[in-house]
Amino acid sequence: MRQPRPAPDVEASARERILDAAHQVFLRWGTAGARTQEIADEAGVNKALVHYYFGTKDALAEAVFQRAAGAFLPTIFGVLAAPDLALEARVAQIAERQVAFHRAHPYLAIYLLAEVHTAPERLEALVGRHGRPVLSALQAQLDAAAAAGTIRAIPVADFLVNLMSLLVFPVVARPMVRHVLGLGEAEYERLLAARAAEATRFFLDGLRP
Amino acid sequence: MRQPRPAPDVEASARERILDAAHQVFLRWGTAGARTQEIADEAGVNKALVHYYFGTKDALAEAVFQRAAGAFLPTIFGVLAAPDLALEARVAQIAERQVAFHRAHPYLAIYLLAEVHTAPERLEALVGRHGRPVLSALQAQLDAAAAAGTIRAIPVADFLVNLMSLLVFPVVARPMVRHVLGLGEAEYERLLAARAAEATRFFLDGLRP
DNA sequence: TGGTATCTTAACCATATGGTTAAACCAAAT
DNA sequence: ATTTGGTTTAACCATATGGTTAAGATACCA
Repeated sequence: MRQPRPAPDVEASARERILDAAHQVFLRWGTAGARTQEIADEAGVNKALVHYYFGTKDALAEAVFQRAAGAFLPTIFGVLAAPDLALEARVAQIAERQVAFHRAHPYLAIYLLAEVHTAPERLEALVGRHGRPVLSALQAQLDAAAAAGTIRAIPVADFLVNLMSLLVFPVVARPMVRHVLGLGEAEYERLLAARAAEATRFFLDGLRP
Repeated sequence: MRQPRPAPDVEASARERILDAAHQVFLRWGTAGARTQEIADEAGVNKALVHYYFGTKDALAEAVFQRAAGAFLPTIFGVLAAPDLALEARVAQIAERQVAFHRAHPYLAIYLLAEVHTAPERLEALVGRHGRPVLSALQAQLDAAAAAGTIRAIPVADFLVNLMSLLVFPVVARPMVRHVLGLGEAEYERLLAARAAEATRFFLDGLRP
């Protein structure tokens, strides 16, 4: 039987457990494909309590989305916002953080992308104004490096798109990559582990003047 | 009113229209989020006829998936299988075809990826054995180029993953890219249009020894 | 003219699903 | 001892959805 008031610190609060469960289930099946009953089960709780805390499935979905986006975006913008970082170090650090993140949360990226695809309005609450200055700062650093002859000239847009492509796509396309290349679980994990280095190298090489 | 037997060649057969409509709707909302009623509406047809031709939603979904995958994969493997193509030309051709494809079918890639994420078993019917020889042939070409000093040595896996990353991610992450970079519809389209060239250049530069 | 394949209308059913409620239970705090 | 907040049980409702059916149009073909 399940204790009504669980000992604090031993077991997460029911609200937290529900949120975690929702996270799991939504990431696995997408918002539309997810069943609230499965979330309740996964949380070791009943639907009534889910309703008690979150009201509707949509509200839960919103909470999970915000939480997921809030965990993901800093992985990039955190590093971009750090001052006094050489370009190479910045790239390497983003790569490492990204790979680590996606290995820890294998389904998060595809969830986010699928979600903003079917419900782009979700994006509006994100990033917003405070992300823009970071972009111009990065562009400045790129221009400086180009002027110094370290790299070729490149617009921030392409820079970021190229970098994120190399880091995110392989995990977003996980089943496709595994199937096409005929990789087993272990082999794929090895490829992923090597990604930070490979992507960094490839990316920086692609920027040589 | 709608004519029961439409003139051939003027209007697609109802079966085709249903398949097209299903394609649209599934790509827009994903299999789980799609409503058969909306498919029927989009096809200018009623649910009964959908059932008449395809039986179940799942069967329709399967048909659409196969069709989508069957349209996408040749964009890559077609070029990979072409004999007597210099490496640079091969890359450039894949890039052009990919960009053209994704501009014509903006939602297809994210649909495919999301779909194989929630239902990886769908993959089993794809590519299969006949794709493997293509990979070894490509690896051979890569080895030869590396030996000739044209490029650095690189495993096919990384080669393909890097290339596809640069080409597919920007369209899969369309809403995210647009939002983060603050691009309007037109600006994003311009970025996409420039992708074939940018990706090809960046990719080949990244392979220099 | 009659037959046939295609397609529509208008129901209808069973089920899953999201949502809601009332009552009771239990442990900790007071 | 009582209160209180967290939680369960066990219903229940309304709706959406996938699926199905029977009867009848409609146009083309033989």
